[in-house]
Amino acid sequence: MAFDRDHVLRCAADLLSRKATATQDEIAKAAGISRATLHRHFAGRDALIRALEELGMRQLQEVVDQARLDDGSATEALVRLVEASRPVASFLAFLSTENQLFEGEELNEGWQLIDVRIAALFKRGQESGEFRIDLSPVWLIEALYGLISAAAWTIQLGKTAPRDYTAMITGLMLGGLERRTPQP
Amino acid sequence: MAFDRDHVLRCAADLLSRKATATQDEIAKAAGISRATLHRHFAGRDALIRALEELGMRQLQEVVDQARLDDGSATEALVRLVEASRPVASFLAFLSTENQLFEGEELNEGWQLIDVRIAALFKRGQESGEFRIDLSPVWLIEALYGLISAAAWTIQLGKTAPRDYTAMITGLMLGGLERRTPQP
DNA sequence: CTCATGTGAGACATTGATGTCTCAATTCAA
DNA sequence: TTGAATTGAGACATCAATGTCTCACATGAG
Repeated sequence: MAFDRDHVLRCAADLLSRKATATQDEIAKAAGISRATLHRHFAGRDALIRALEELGMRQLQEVVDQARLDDGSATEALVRLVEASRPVASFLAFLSTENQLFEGEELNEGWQLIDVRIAALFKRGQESGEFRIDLSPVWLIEALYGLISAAAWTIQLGKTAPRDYTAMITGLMLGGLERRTPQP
Repeated sequence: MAFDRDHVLRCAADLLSRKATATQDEIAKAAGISRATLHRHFAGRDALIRALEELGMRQLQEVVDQARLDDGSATEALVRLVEASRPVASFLAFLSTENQLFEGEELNEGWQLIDVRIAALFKRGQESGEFRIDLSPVWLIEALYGLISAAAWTIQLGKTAPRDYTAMITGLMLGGLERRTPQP
């Protein structure tokens, strides 16, 4: 059987999203290959994680492309972005915590490119008057990742329904908790 | 030198909040004791983490007490809660991810007691008409933790100023991103 | 002071995961 | 078909962290 790199990475991403401490054995088994083969193609856990990081970046890039952040209102674009992120939410959550553990090493620049695009969306919304201007795009990006991770987590635990994913995040992030009382 | 259990735990919490993968040696050194002594009082990393979990619970309980969730408007109470959480934000973030890694084991019931109190705050706000009712308290709690973790993280990285902590979280969570346009 | 107790330092064993190797079996291309 | 390349399986080594000792030393209560 020919080695399917992409398939292996996706299986690894899937498993690690559910069990971040999975061993190489478990990952290999989940991908349907032997540990030897896994190690031949990804020399060590670090290499595997880095390959997964690239996969995650590619996927998130596709998500951002698919959301067409420049089209329509910034609000609509954000909703599209969140909706498109649903399939990769757990994986993103995994990569986020993994990146935090890397401590010293600087962040892969690929993430920064994506962040710039998302930041541009927030800026666009602020300049068009849709979004408030007293929350910095830097914070909004991190908050978005945080909410995506939190939503992925609650869904994984069965605390909330998967179909509510987008509404949960955008409902809170866009509208906020306070009720909009129509001025009398 | 007499063994100061609380001091050791606080040092461990402080270190692990910054470096989640710190070893027992590093933790002992950070606490100013030997690894032998550390192991005498906390037999293994698991025991230490569990003790830290209890410390975190105690601290969060104090935070909740201090915030007087039943006083005044729910909005004000939430702001007080977030403000009071600032000193323990990084530690909470650490414990959150740690809990996620525990996989199988059920959550310590102490957290549930705290969550019930916070959920009650959200419910109170919803019943009083301050908060929207289409976001479940379960989600709001997780979202709050997620935002606290995200804020702690950005501050730790120097991306945002510590003094903005409360405003960042409450600004987004209460008001939302969309500008409140006064009806013309 | 004296002794019991707890501590620090370090040596050593253990453990779990990972890295490395070999070899038979399989696959694929020529 | 043949042969080169790759895989699976497992044995074995390595490594980092942890667990477990011992013992000299310090501390504090009596």
